[in-house]
Amino acid sequence: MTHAHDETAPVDWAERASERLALAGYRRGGARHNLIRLLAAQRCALSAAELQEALAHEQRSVSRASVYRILEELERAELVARIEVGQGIVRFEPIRHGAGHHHHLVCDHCGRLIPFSDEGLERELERVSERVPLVVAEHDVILRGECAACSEHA
Amino acid sequence: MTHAHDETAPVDWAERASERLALAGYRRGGARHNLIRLLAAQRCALSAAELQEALAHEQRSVSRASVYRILEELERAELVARIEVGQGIVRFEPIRHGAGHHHHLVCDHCGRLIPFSDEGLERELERVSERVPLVVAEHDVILRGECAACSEHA
DNA sequence: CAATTGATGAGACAAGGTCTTATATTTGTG
DNA sequence: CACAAATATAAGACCTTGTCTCATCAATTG
Repeated sequence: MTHAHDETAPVDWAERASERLALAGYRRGGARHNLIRLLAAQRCALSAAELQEALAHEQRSVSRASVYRILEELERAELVARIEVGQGIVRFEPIRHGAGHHHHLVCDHCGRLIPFSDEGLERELERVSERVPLVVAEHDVILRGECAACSEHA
Repeated sequence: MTHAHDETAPVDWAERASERLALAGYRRGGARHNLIRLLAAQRCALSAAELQEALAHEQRSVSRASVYRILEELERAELVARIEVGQGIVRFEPIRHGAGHHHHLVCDHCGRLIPFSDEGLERELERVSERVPLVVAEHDVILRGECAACSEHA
């Protein structure tokens, strides 16, 4: 089944993330708490700059260094995924199990990022991953083109 | 069939690129000529900085602005693909038809980029592309993990 | 609650990428 | 073939993203 997915975000990602970081020996600082809270509320990927801005905007400023450091910790703990797409911008998003796993459509015209998922594609990726000279840990699929809104305006 | 591919690069990509740009109304400047010539000789993606450096090294310097401008022209003409992979590095490579089409393996450890191709995966991507709310022009698949060399050293 | 150790913020720094402008080249025309 | 018009290019200022260091601050532990 292929579809733009729109399940509501599981609420417990934040808990899972905090717990796993704590187990890994990290302390529960304010910056970490705020950033995890913000990430948990997102449906799709945000850039580091957008994250910092959003935090500042809600009176919970976190320094740039902390944003990057915490994102790196989360990435290493496989709690967030790094997505690189269009214009060299790097974005980050929470990794959720099963239902939340998705890939991205990118509109070359307006830059919009749209999540989608497809089971057949996943199976194919797993198959390919085992026939390749690399121990595969992650995969990314990006489809680029023109989104519905932009096609209409044309 | 899945394999690290190593066909020799078709020689005529440079001609095709020059022609198509000329038809699009661009003049034939030296910078453009040199950059196209260099790209045509590549098997896999290079970053803008690597391209500029390579040109300088062979006494055919092209300014940074020109490198980016020309890459943008080539990208719009669908003659080069932009590949974003690890650490926010953007790389560019010529788009060739059929045999040359490939995707990328990235070693998270040493950053090495390895091309691969797989027919089944292509078919699957085509299928998915038609079931998605976007008119798909291109696709990218990136598999990340640890390459053979890095696994050994571990 | 004091000491220790890790977390954070501030800002210097580096690299990648964009933009402007003066100069050099290409191309069309007489 | 020379000239004019228009585009291409180089150089470098500038901005944005991401990294690093260090002084300060807060969470833990006994």
